[in-house]
Amino acid sequence: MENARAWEQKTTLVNELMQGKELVKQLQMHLDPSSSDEETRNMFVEKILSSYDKALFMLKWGASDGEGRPMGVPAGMSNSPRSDSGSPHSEDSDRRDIYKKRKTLLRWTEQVHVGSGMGLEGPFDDGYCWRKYGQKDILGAKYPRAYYRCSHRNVQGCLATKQVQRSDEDPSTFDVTYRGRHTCIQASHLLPAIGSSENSNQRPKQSQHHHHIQQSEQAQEILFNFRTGLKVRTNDLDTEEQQLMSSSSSSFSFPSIPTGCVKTENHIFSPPTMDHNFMGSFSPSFMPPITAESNYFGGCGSQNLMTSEIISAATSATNSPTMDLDFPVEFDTNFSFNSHDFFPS
DNA sequence: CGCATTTGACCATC
DNA sequence: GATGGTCAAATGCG
Repeated sequence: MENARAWEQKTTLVNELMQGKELVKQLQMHLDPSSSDEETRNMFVEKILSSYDKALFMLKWGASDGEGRPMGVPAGMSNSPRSDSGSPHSEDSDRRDIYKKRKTLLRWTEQVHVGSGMGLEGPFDDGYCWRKYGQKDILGAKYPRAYYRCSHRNVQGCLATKQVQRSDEDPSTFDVTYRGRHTCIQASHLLPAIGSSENSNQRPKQSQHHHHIQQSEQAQEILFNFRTGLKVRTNDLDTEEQQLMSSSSSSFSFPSIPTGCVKTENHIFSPPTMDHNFMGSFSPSFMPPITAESNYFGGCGSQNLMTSEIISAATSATNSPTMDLDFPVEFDTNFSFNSHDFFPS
């Protein structure tokens, strides 16, 4: 396992560096003031920095565990603390345990700006299957806060949750607070990334989808919006990860990557592909910026679909250099992906 | 019918 | 006591 881990880190490192290199190239292409706006350039700079930060971080910290969260089912997670009528004691302590755990879970916020024109109710999705479990009016906030947790929580004990709150001033901006790390396996992530329109059969049965937009259309729209308007910013980090990430104030990707996990329905196992404690949480690269109203309501397979479509679009016809670079972190870390697929140079 | 969302209530923390 | 976060029954949708 150790060897595998080391190998994995190496691979990731290489990927990161390659990505950085690619980003520089992209940036170079965008240096012409007339060809792109400053924002784009800045974004590239940030991403480059992130990439190198990440690489440096890896070198520095090696296999250190960023968070130490177990990848299995945490204690006290197996049952609903309330529903299970065990002894009052255990119930009480279980619940408390959860709260305590929640408190110590890593947490970070991303500000997701959805470009105008999307006219959406909800923001992006990030490649995970979220299930809404609550909504609450927050004092002083115009819009309610929605609470999501990983759909695989029951099956795999994944503790990841997120809160989505629309910004008061700018309704097109969402504050998304992630908590915990995905310890689950998102099967759809492992599906071939270059998808065409096979989508419907690759969805986990469990997810209900409310997107009524044609998939291709959706992908295009997303692609478009991402290009034009989407911004994802990491605002803050909590817990130890904040320190670890401190060197990288730039954007960083959604950390809870289901890396190294392969799902086979009820089996959880962590192949040596990735120490997700390590990689899973720190991916200071740009996050997979899927943004779609449709996913707000718990799209699950859809975002993967979109991701793949976007990627395929980006890598084939549109040749938007930006696009493919915005995703690979997800993929490269996932299956020690061969950068040549993405960066054939 | 099964699943996800909604929503009111409960609980912990501040 | 106020507030935020979570639970779970009720509801709705495909």
